[in-house]
Amino acid sequence: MTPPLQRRALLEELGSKGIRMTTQRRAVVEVIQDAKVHLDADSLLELARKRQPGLNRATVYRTIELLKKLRLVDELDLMHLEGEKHYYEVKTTRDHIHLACFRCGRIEEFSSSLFEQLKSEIAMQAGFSIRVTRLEVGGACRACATADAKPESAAGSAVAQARTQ
Amino acid sequence: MTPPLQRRALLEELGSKGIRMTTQRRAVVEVIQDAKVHLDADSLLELARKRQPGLNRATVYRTIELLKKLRLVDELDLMHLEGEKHYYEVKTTRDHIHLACFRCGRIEEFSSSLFEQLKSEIAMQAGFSIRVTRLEVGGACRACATADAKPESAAGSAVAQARTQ
DNA sequence: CCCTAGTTGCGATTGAGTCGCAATTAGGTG
DNA sequence: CACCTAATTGCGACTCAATCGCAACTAGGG
Repeated sequence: MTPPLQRRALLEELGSKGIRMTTQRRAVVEVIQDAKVHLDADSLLELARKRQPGLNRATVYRTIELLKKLRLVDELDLMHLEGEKHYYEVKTTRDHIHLACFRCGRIEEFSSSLFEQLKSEIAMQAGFSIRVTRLEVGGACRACATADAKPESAAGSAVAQARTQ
Repeated sequence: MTPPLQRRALLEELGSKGIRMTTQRRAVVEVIQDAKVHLDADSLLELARKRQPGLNRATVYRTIELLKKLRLVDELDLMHLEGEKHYYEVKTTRDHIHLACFRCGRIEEFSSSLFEQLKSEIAMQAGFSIRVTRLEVGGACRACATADAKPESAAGSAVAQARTQ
């Protein structure tokens, strides 16, 4: 169903860098490559085990480590919406921002030339050689912000409002 | 030595919000307020114990939680330069970006009107109601980038270069 | 001064991630 | 194409940040 045209991008990237390809790595890499949502290490393990039963958790972490070092994947926190775990996604040509809704938990992606400009400015003005950036925004998505604006009931004190982060 | 003019800002903020003030909270809050570097929970505990011996770790975490919810402090990862712990800083009027050098470990702060524009753009275009933002950048600071550029020795393979992050 | 809802200390617990080491294997070499 | 070895894996114990339930304590309004 999915055109396997770009499907092997990560795999080929690893091959061209002379990385030794094991069946375990192939499983993990293919799962990340094909993922349609942001995966944490445990989901990654679970999915990769469908291809490689017996695959060990440590191997997943070691593969993630490798991919991070080669700058083929980015690590995300997603505003710690559910615990302290990390999420991973294949690095694309253009960085994007993750908008995490504290109310419904949805993750939205956003990219902007202003972000690119900002990165240039940082590089120029601070003389900083950028390797990775992580911009995460927490708040209320359009739907939830609208929903929250309506009910003027229970306006509450500052303390009462101080729920999610 | 330090002018105690703004020193009690956090404390007053808490008072005006009707937050019950305990000696433990006062200790934690004063330490965060006076901090000159980014503190993690353990350093915070250690420093606060100088004012309140016997202060418990759980209390520190609970106070941090409270301050985060009231949006008086921001939580940082500082690109996980040393482990997975979090760092805390008093929220200022203007958000700033943290630049973490993978080579020397220094943390630089950077603020820019482009960042403010970018936030507006996110709010407008995505209809997202922003509560917190966290922009962290990892790479090499000016000094380290310069130092790395010099030695053309050991250029190495992509694998060899894939050290930090 | 008293009362009680809110807060603290404690110690056990969770859960993500790491480590050392013996067994296994990818993939270059003769 | 069998062999060799450095790289990789599985395993299980371990680390370390952070959380939890509960009994004891206390800030601060009445």
